[in-house]
Amino acid sequence: MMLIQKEDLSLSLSLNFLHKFSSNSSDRNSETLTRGIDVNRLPSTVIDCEEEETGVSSPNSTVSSVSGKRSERDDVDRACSGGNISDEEDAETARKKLRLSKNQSAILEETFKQHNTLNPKQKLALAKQLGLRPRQVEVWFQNRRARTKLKQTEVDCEVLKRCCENLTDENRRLQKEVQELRALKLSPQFYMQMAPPTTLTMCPSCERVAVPSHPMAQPRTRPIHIGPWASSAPLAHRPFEFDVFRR
DNA sequence: GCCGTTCTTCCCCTTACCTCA
DNA sequence: TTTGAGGTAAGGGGAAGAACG
Repeated sequence: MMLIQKEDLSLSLSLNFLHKFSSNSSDRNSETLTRGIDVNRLPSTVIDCEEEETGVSSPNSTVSSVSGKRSERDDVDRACSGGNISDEEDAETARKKLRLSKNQSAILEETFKQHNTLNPKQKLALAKQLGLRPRQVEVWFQNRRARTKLKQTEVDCEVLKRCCENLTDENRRLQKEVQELRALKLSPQFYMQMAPPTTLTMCPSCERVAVPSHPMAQPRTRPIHIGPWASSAPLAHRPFEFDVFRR
């Protein structure tokens, strides 16, 4: 029984995108020529590898994955990338920086837009199409997620900074107002006519202001401006879009 | 059902290499 | 030509979760 998952469908869409790119492989070839290391060499045994891996029963994978510990997995990865690298070559290229071509990056980006994580099947398919090792695709997605998170943190930082500035301004304004009120020579009669002081409490989760139901409390005609933190109801209880504080 | 082990995947931090001003 | 900064592929450690005996 063949069940086509939604992710697989979207992956196939991106693979169509990939074919569009792959047809124009001049970019890839030129990079291969200009650099000593051919990251983009299509693994000659990639199909065999995939079949072999599919045969390995992995308890966690929905389909299959490169099983074993990292070192073993890397061995399989190496095998997938051609398997004809000699020990000397291997040692030579062990830590050489492998630059992905523009096409490969574009395709990876496109796939990332659709889903920022890949299941093992998608990873294998993408690696095969790009002529990369599955590990490379995995690493690329990991690094891409890290970059996204970093960017989002920077954005959040900016927002917090602006909020802080707004609150500082608001605080300054209120301090000034308090000073002005203190400066007034208020008569006891004036106090009697005033509504009782209202203590505002803010719900920490939804950031809405709760006005206590004091028997003397009168509904205010003037809206209370609370500043940037008093968000509107639809925004209240908004889950974090990024699990920055997951750990 | 509980527990320990194994395996996989993820995140995080870091390193090493590449590119460019 | 050299050099330093920034970008990024990759290594390694640790945690979480699932499967298994």
